[in-house]
Amino acid sequence: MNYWLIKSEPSVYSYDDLLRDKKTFWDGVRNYAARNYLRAMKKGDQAFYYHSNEGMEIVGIATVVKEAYQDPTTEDHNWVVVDVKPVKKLKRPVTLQDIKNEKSLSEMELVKNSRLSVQKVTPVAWEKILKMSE
DNA sequence: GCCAACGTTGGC
DNA sequence: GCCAACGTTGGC
Repeated sequence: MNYWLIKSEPSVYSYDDLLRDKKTFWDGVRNYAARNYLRAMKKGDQAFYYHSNEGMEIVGIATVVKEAYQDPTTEDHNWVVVDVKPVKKLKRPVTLQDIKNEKSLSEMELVKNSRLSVQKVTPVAWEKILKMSE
């Protein structure tokens, strides 16, 4: 199983929106690196749900329920989406600042390449952030 | 709202 | 195939 981090601006689609909808397809990825990650996602993989711009924090966990398929919002075959559903909201959101303050997480793509909208998270970082959310 | 960082595009 | 110009993202 792999771990990921997916970003969304809460004003566009927040974690609460996902909780309300129960499931969504993750669209809007128009970056090749992020696209490749989407394609690598397997059913059952888990992903941190990160709010960019507003909040700037990981607020919840989502899981992949359907692997990459053609993005229904475009004819362009370069782009794919995955279906995700919520797992649970974190007890305490983990902010970007928290992550930056944590030395062992300084290698995260979230810190190093803040613009990438889909990122891979190592199992070690995953556990660490879970702990920080308690 | 600004601007740094990054990715993409297109002229050569 | 290089690289300058441009557009977009996202932290501050």
